[in-house]
Amino acid sequence: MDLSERKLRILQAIISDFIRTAEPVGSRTLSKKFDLGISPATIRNEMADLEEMGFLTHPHTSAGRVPSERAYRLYVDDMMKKKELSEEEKNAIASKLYENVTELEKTVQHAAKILSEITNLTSFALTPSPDEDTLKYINLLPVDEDTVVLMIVSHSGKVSNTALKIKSPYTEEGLELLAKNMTYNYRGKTLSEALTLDIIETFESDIEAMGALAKNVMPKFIRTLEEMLNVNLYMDGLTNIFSIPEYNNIDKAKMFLEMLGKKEDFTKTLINRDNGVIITIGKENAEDIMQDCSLITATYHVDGKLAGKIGVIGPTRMRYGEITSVVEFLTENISNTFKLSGGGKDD
Amino acid sequence: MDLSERKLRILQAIISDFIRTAEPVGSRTLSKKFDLGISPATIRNEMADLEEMGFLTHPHTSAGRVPSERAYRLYVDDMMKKKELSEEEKNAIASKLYENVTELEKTVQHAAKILSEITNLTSFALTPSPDEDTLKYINLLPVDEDTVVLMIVSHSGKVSNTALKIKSPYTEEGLELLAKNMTYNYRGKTLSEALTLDIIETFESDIEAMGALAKNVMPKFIRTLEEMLNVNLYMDGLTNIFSIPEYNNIDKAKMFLEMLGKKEDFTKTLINRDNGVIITIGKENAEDIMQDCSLITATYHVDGKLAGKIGVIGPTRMRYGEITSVVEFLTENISNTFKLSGGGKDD
DNA sequence: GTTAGCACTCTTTATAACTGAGTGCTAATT
DNA sequence: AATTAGCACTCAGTTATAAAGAGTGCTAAC
Repeated sequence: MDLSERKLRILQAIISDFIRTAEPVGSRTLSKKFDLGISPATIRNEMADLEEMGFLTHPHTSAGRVPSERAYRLYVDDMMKKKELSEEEKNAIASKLYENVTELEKTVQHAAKILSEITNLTSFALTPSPDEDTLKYINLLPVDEDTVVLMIVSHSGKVSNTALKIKSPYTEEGLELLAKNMTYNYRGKTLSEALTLDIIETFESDIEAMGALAKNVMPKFIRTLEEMLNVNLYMDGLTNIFSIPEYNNIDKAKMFLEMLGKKEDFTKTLINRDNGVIITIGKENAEDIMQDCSLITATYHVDGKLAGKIGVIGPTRMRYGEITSVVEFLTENISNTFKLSGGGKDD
Repeated sequence: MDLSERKLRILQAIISDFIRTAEPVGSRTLSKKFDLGISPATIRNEMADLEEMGFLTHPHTSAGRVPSERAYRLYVDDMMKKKELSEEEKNAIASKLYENVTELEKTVQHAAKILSEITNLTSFALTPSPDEDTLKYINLLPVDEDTVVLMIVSHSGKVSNTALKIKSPYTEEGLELLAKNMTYNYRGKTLSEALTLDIIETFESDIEAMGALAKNVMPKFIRTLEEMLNVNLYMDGLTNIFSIPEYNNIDKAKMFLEMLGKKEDFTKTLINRDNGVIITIGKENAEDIMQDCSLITATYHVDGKLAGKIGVIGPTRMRYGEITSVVEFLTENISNTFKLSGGGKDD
């Protein structure tokens, strides 16, 4: 059987009605709401065909039709119009995005907030994965007799530092030497490369005093690198699910929130997704726990390289077209803003 | 009417049964479960008295009795035993607390996690309020031709830094001079004092070049101070409420989670509470939205001064005794660990 | 090929009857 | 005078039954 023009029109009507109302749509309703020029009886026949072809399902005999995941996939791939945002909408979003905010971390967090407000879904944002970020500069600064500050600067402009206690007395020259040595050894290495690079013998064989100092510094250095490698996950609009019919019972809501409560797992899921605007529907999601959710994610870039993600998660019934546009616009906007080396809108 | 010994015993029995089961407790049940040596009829009479005195309520005529908030207050003040933790329990908690963790921030976060696991409630932890933290050391370090790093160290050991772009070319001497000058001016000031201190004319009148540099640095310096002044709120066990009978309907759960979603408001509430172990029951909470919750918070200290809080929030029916002990133990433990100047267990 | 008509299905809503836990009162007991 | 047994009464919650409503699928007419 073929998907005739008319079948497509009917399917589209069903999908868009169902997305709006969350109610199974019947032939009568459909013929009233959409001017398809055919009677309910004809629609019923076509619906039966569409069901046979796997695009519709039936909650029970005497209920209307509901789009299947396959229908959503078709809709997303071929049928939905991306609903270009109007200039006003774009301006409103952009100005909201940078309200009081100039740093990447905050901007990204803010983007999640805007996204959940616009979509009425749960949104999330992932800070850039520092995979390609390389070390630029390492310094050790004396503060006290027994405290020094370890400072690490990456090429992307990330700065990180920790105070650390030094057990044995140190000299400023020792510190400086070690810092220079570390910079020399690590500069240009990515953070993860730096982590695997075992460098401590270099110091030992080199100069005695520096070796002792290095033994003090290295564990903290490694821990700081690990911390710099972490990405942050922000979420917003978590309680939005309570107004979504699909989650209007305690158990469903609980499962949903518990899933999102496992931040590490969820982060991993997001990192593993391809770049660009990606939509996964229901069982297309690898994770058992997401089998009746849809995910829309998009990637933004910082400095043209480091990539982070923002997106939304909700029931398979969601306004794919509008959401895709918003997500896309947000990521483009962020990427443009943080295009310049060093991380953004500095003042 | 007086609270006779017997009335107290009955009240206590009702409270502890209700805390366990969340079911209104009837006279028959009570006489069976607790060996009070009196018949259900007598218990009924006493219950009627207790109700008249405001310690019990009645969901409806043919239901058992439920403790009023007044009863919980009495219980918390006079009747509950604090259930000293056993040595094993203490060890288990303490070892969990420091698993992989040596920094305050992480420890505190971890404490919230432990707390929610033990209590099966929603827990939270507030990082120390830096009210009394004073500035110790400010430095400006050259990185690029147009990038320098601003580093701020406080007496409590907090280090914070940001990369900043310098518009006009700078000299290392200028940087050094400015940093020394700033350290001289701000050292010993608390963070909030530093924020109010307008110091920029000093530089202008002083040396021209430094003035220009200062104009570049100061906005970021102020923003960084503001950031250092922020306290972080961590929460855990949010989804625990779904297994609490009091929140087994969507609306209640929604309200609860929305309340906790407003992190700024909640943080403010917590900061405003007195120090030490504080229990507020139902309407004792000033916030409208918490009128049927109880809050238990306790304060920990870092370096004997800076104070943070941890605690739990849940329905007025909670295991006050046990929770109080755990919260108390956790704060004591954290305070002891971070007693030494500079912030903790360094390695 | 399309449509009107109609029997049939199944959920949802409303109504009524039943059950059981628990109270409050009275009268008997200690 | 305090305690207790006994019993009528109350009311939430559950189960059973009926009625309503939305929608389908099929048949026969257009």
